[in-house]
Amino acid sequence: MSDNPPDADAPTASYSPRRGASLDSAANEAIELMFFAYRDFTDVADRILEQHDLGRAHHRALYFVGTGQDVTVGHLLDTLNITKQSLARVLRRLIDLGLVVQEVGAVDRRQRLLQLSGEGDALLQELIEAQRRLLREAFTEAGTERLEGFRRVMLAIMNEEDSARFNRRKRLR
Amino acid sequence: MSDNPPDADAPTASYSPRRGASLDSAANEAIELMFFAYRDFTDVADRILEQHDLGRAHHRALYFVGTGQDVTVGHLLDTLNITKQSLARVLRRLIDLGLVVQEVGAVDRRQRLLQLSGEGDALLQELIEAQRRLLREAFTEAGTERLEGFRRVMLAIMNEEDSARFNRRKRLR
DNA sequence: GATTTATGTCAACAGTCCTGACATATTTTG
DNA sequence: CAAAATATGTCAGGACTGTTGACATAAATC
Repeated sequence: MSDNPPDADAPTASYSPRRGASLDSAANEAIELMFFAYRDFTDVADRILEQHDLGRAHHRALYFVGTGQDVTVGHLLDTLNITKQSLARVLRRLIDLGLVVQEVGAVDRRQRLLQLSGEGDALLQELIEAQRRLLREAFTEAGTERLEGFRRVMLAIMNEEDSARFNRRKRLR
Repeated sequence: MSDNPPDADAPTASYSPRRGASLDSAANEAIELMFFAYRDFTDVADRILEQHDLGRAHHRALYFVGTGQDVTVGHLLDTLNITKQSLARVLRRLIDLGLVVQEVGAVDRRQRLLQLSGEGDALLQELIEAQRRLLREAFTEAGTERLEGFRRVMLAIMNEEDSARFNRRKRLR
């Protein structure tokens, strides 16, 4: 399975869909690719979260708090697409565990700016590194020249709103 | 990873671009691509499922029953990676709704071979078409020449076991 | 005949998501 | 300034999906 020296073959090597006709069968295949790839992608993080008695919801909150700046509760609600109640439970746990700290907004004192504690950041970095390693190895295995194809297709799968948010987040970094 | 507070004046060596540094940043980006793309991918199906008062678990069971042949309960447990109890609840509902039918195995009468009813297949096709459309449009938007990159990277993200299962399933089709 | 296998089911618990309602503090607006 | 809007927190209660562990049945296998 782990074959392909990075520069072995050209992008169009084994699979070139005939225009239009096989788009459907490629899409059929991709439905399963999405399922299995996402499952294994989340599994590497789940294994770490398990050791801390945390779930995916905590991971997502931790991630967006840790990789953003001046993240507010409202911000998080918007990014995660969940209800206030769902987030509250997750956030409460993270705050009680000392992984996330709150601070009253300087400009708007109604806001609670969220940040990771040192401990919270350590956990987040562990999680990110696990997934990054999986992806790094996948890129190498697939050949880094295929990365752009992957990237562009994933972007196109995202809806307008999310790709806009995605690009906005990226620009801020 | 984004900030190391303690050692502001660390040797430049630790911050100078290493080989593979760009792989890391591509992987960082891909973590978010996976999150947003998967969310929007599942959303198009969720909207349909909602109308039938079904959840994602029902979708997955429906999918693997409908796209396989002579699918048994044990088969499904293995593919979905869930417990018997979780599956039982979901399957019971699908059977009670008349979307899935059972039939005693011809060779091994302990087995229950699962199949979709006409109604079950109609729903599955609706779900598949919704996701297929999203993917088809994404491929077109990204450029079909990028499809192979996407495909190979996704395959590489999957673990051995899943890519093996994936290829096995594909061969049977 | 004893054991293993495939399936079904029951009880009980956990995590995550939802809706709707209500409370508080703070900012914005008329 | 008083009223309305905003940001957040919290409570009650319900739904789905996942888990573990135990036990039961029928059929296949040794």
